[in-house]
Amino acid sequence: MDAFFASVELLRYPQLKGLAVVIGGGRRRVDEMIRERFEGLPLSEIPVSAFPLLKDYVGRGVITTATYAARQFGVGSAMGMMKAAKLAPDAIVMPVDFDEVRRYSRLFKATIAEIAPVIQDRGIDEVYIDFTDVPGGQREGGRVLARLIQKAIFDATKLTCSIGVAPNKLLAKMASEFNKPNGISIVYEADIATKIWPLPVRKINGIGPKAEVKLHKLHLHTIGDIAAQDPQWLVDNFGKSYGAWMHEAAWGRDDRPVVTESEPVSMSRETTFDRDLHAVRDRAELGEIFTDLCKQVASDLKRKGYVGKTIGIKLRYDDFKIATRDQTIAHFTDDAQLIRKTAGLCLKRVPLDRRLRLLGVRVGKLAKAGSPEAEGRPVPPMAAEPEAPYAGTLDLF
DNA sequence: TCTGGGGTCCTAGGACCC
DNA sequence: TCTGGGGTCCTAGGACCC
Repeated sequence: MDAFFASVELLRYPQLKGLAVVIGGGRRRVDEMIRERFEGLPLSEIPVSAFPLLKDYVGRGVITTATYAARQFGVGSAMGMMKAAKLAPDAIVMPVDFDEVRRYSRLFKATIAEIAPVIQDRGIDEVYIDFTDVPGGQREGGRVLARLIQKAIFDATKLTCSIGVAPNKLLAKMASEFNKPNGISIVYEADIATKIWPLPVRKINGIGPKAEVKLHKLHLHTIGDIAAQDPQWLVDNFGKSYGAWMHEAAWGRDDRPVVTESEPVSMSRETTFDRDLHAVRDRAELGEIFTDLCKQVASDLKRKGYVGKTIGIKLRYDDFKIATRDQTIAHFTDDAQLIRKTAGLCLKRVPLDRRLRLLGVRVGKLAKAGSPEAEGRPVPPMAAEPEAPYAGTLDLF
């Protein structure tokens, strides 16, 4: 979805269309304050001048999404608000409305599912879709179906998206970035040398900031530079698994299937404090936050019907270093008090000499509540997968 | 006045078991 | 005065993604 969080806000506040708007940051519901001030007036008639500006922002947040107009100023996702305020002081800033964003997320995914049911979730604003068995999915290399999906999403949500179509997920993801916003891009295997190899290494989904730095030090800047390397050399420099993967990725090879269903591995809650807290001096405040986080995780587990066996904590110190501790308990739980108690033991094992910036609570090793595994009963062996023919699924590859 | 929150996956060492 | 070869689970850290 194009600038998803921002686009969702613009639906409510169309008067902001075309303006530099950034979404993200603190807990202050700035827009609620505006709504109170203009009570009775439709949201769409609230004057633009009433919206809060980045230069007045106070807090430790980062930008989740910036409108394309805001991006002209050089601000974008993951940038700290304070830094963004220097680049675009007059941009309008709004907090994320998660309920609203989730609502539109469900809506656009349901819309796709009606047309192409084989979908893999990729977070709130992104999916992989398998075109293989969709009627007409191969026409014009997928462009016809992509257009249909784009139109259906727009009709249902008034939001735009960008679609990339390719022989596999890796290339499709890259293709989806070629024509933003509201674009479609088709990448064939034969296009790899011309369309993929000139791109910077960072464009590969899986090469992040660290790998990029290391590649640059080795004088590799484009995906083509990686493709030109001997696979063994990549393995020697990046390890057996990552090096081999990098070589495959540079050649546009990827055989991961579109996975339609998956079970969660962990659930967590974390919070960054308004100011750094000291374990001793701010003990009471910290304790309250800690208990709240445990309650929230417990309620998330219950609401979604999961129990977990490994309880953990995460700290971020004022120097931004992270420490984690976890402990596996005897039985699965979704109980806030047991989570609190176990997480408390974890907290005792971690250095608390520096001020803390963030505290988090995590429950891992999840099982469905009420399942044999969760009840501690022996788990029946998995039935053997029926041997399914690949009928037609290979013609993409 | 730098730098959110919720995830997944991988690695690597040690304990422990057969 | 030497001492395997699997395997699983637990824990901590780190890279990466949306």
